Amino acid sequence: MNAIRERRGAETAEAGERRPPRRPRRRMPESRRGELMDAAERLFLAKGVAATSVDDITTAAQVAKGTFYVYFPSRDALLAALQQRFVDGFCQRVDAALARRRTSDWNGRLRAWFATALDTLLDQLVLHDMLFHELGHDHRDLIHDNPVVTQLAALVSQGVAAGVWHAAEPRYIAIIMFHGMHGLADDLAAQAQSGNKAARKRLADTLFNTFSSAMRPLVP
Amino acid sequence: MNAIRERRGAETAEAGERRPPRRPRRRMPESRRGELMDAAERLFLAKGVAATSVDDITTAAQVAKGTFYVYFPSRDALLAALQQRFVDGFCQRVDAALARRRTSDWNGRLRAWFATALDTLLDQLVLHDMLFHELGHDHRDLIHDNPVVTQLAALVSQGVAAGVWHAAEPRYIAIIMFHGMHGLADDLAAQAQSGNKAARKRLADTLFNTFSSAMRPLVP
Amino acid sequence: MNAIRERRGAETAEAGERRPPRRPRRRMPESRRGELMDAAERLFLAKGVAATSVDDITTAAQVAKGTFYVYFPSRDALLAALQQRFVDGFCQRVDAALARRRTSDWNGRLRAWFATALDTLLDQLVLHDMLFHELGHDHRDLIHDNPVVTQLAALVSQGVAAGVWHAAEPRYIAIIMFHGMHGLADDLAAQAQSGNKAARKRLADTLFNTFSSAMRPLVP
Amino acid sequence: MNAIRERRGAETAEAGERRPPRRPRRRMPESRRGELMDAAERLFLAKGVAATSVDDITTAAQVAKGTFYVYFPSRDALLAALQQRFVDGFCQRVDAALARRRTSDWNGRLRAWFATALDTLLDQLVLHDMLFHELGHDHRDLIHDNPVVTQLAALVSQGVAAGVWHAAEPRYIAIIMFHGMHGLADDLAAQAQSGNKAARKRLADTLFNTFSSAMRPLVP
DNA sequence: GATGAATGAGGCTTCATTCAT
DNA sequence: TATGAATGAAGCCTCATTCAT
Repeated sequence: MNAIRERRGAETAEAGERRPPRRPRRRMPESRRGELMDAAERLFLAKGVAATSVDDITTAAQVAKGTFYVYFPSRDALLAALQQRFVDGFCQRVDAALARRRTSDWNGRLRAWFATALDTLLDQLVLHDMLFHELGHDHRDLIHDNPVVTQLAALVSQGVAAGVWHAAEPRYIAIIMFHGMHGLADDLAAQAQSGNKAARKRLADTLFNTFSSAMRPLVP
Repeated sequence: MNAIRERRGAETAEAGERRPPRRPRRRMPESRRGELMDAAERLFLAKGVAATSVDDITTAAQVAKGTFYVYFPSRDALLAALQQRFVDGFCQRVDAALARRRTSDWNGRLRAWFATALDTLLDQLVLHDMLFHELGHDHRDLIHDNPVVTQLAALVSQGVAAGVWHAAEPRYIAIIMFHGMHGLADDLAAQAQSGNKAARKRLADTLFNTFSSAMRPLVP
Repeated sequence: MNAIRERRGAETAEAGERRPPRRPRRRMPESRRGELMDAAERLFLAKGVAATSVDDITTAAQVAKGTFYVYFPSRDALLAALQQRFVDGFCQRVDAALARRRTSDWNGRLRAWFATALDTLLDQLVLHDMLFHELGHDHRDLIHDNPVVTQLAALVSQGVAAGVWHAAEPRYIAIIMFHGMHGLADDLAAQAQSGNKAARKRLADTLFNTFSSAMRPLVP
Repeated sequence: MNAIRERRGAETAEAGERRPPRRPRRRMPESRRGELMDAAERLFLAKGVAATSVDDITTAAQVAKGTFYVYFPSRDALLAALQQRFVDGFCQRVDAALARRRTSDWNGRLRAWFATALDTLLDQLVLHDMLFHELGHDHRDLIHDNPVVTQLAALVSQGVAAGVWHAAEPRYIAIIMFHGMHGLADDLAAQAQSGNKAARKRLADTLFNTFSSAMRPLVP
C-alpha cells in the first residue's frame, strides 16, 4: 500500500450523487467461478491468452471486473485453474477408453490409446497449446511429468513383460509415442484438418503401425 | 551461434540518481544489430521473453532505447529474427553432419540425424523453448512448416524409394521422429541431464532403433 | 510481471491505425521534474495529498501520465522529494535570519528565531501539514530529529553558557519552544488568520516573552 | 479505554481455499459496535489507518463485512467515533486528576495537569498519532478546537484572575503549553522511552518549571 | 545514424459500499 | 439484524513506440 492515498470513497464522494443503481445482481448461484473459467477459455481460444485481459473476461462473463477477484486471487490463478481442468479432463477420457478393453488385449489398448489421445487432443488442441505453450517454463512440467506419459509407459512395460512387445527403454518409447502423437496432431491442426475424422484415423493408424512395428519382438 | 559472450554482469543498473552521459560509442555500426540480438537472447534466457522489455535489451546492449528501432521495426521483429537465426543454425549443423556420410548409407544418415539433432537441440534447449513456445500461435508455424521436418521427410522418402525402408507415410513418420526426438530432449533437460553425453547417446540409439525397426521392410 | 500477458503493442495493434499524432513534445527543458513537484504541491494544497492522484498531477503539469514515472519512481518518491525541499527551505530561511544578528545578541536572536520560524511556517503552513502530518510515522522523523530543533537547542545552550539564560534542560526547552510555536501557528491558521501580520507579531511576542521569562536567571 | 484486549493473534486468515461457514454468533448485539471499534483500533495500531480496510476490520471482529455498515454509516464514521472516544478518555483522566486538588492550589493543579496529560498521552501516543495525524485536514479540528486546550486555558485564566499568575494571553499560553507538552511526549516516544517513569517525571517538571516561571507575576 | 525524453494506451488490483436473502 | 457476493470507480504503474535534436 501507498504511504498515503487514503482509502477512496471518502473524499471521492464530494457531491452527494453516490453511485447509480446497478443492474440486478445475485443471479442464480450457478458457479460464477465456472462461468469465469468458461468465458476465459473461450476468449483465450479466440484471441490468445496474452491478448485477453481480465476486463475482457469479466465482460464476456457478464460480471463486474471486481467479481473476478472474488473468485481468483489473480489473473495467473485463473490460468492455473484452467490448466488443471484440462489435464484432469484428458486423463479421464483416456482412462475411460483404456478401461473398455481387456487387459490382455495389448495391441487393442495401444491402438485405443493413440486413437483416444489423438481425439482428445485434437478436440481442443488450440486450447491445449494456449494453456501449455504460452506459459512460462515452470508451468509446463504438468505436461512433462505427465500422468499421461507415465500411464503409457506402464502399458508398454506390461506388454513387454507379457512378451508381446520388445522395448529396451519403455519410458523412452512412451515419450516418443506421446510427443510423436502430439506432433501429428499439431500438424493436422496446422492444416486446419483437426476435424477431419478420416485424417484422424489415418494418423492413429500410422502411429499404431509405426510403434507396434517398432516394438515387434525379434523372435515371433 | 555466439550465445556465450562477455556476460558483462547482471546489467541491472539500480537506477542511479542521475545517469552519466553515455559516451558516444563508435563501434562498427555493422555489429549493432547483432549485439542487440545477442543481448536480447541473453536476457530472454535469463528472465524470459515476456519479462524482458526493449529497455532491458538496449540497456544490456549499451545503446539508447531509440537505437533499437533503427535496427528493428518492432519488438516482435527481433523475436522473429532470433527464431530465424536459431533455425538456420540448427539446419546448418544437421546438414553438415549428414553431408559427411555417403548418400547410400541410409541408416548411417538416419542415425547421424538423430544424434546431431539431439545434440544441437540439447545444447540450447532453453533458448529454443523460449523462442518457440513463449510465442503467440501465429509465430509457431516456423516449427510446423519446419525445414527440419521437410529435410527429414526427404531422407525417409529417399530411403523408401531406395528400398531400404518401408513407410506408408514418410511425412508422418518424419513428424513423429522429430517430435519424438524433441520429447526425449525435453525429458532429459527436465532431469537436468542435458549435458550428459552418455544419456544423449542412449537417447539417440533408442530413437534410431525404434524407427529403423519401425521402418524395417516386411520382406528383408 | 505476469506469467503471460505478452508485451502490449503487438497484438493490440490489430488495425493499422497506429496511435494518432501527439501534441508537441520536448518543450523547453525547464526541469520537468520541478514542474511536476510544483504542480503536485499546488494540488496537495488544494485538495489534499490523499485525494490527489498521479493523474491529477500530470494533468496539472501538462504532461502525459507516463512522464511522471520518468522523473519519479513512484508516487511516494514525489512526496519524499517535496518534504526534503520543504525542510531545506525552512532551515535556510531561519539560518539566514539568525545570521543577521550579532552572536552576543541572545535575546535578539531568540526573538528573531520565533519571528522567522513563525513567518516561514505560516507562509506555508498548510503545505507543511500536508507533507508531514498526512504521512506515515516513519516519515515524520524529519520533524522530530529536526535540524531546526537541534539548532534551537544550541542557541539556548549557548545563551545559558553565556549566563544570560537559565535552563536546566536546554533540549527540552527547545522542543517546547518549537512545538509551542507550531501550535500557535496552527491555531492562527485554524482561524484563517495566517496572513494577519499583526497577529503574527503578537504571537511572536508572546512566545518570546513567555520563554525569555521562563529562562530568566534567578539572580539577575 | 480498553485498547488492550484479547489480542486473538494476527488475524491474517491466509485466505484458505474455501472458508468454513461462520457459525452465527449470538453475542450481546450491544457489544458489536464496540467490538468493531476495538478491532479497528488494534489494526490501526498494527498496520496503520490507511492500510487497514473495512474487510480487515470485520474479519478481525469476526463479523461479516456487511455488518460493519449496520453500525457505522461509513469507514470515516468509525474513525470519527474512535477519535471521540480518545478525546473523551483523555479529558476524563485529566479532569479526575485536577478534581483531586483544591481549587485554590493553582500550582498544584497546573503540575497535575502536566503530569496527567503527559501520562495519558504517552500511554497511547501511537494511537493518538494514528487517529489525529493520519487523517485529512478536515478531521483535525478536533485537536484545534480542543476541549483540552479550552480546559487548560480556563485554568490559566482563573489563576491569572486569582493573581497567582501573569499572562497577557492565557489562551496562547495554553496552546503553547499543550503543544509543548505534546512535543516532549513525541520526543520521548521517538527515543522509545515512553514507558520510562523517571523520564516522564523529568518532562513534567520541566514543563511545570518552565511555565510557572514564565507566568511568574512581575511583582511577587 | 543515435539519442532519450515524452507519450498514452492499457493492464492489474483494491476496496468502500450496496442489497437480496 | 446479519450476511457476503457483487459492484465498479479509481488508482498506480509499465512499456512499446515516436520524434525533435
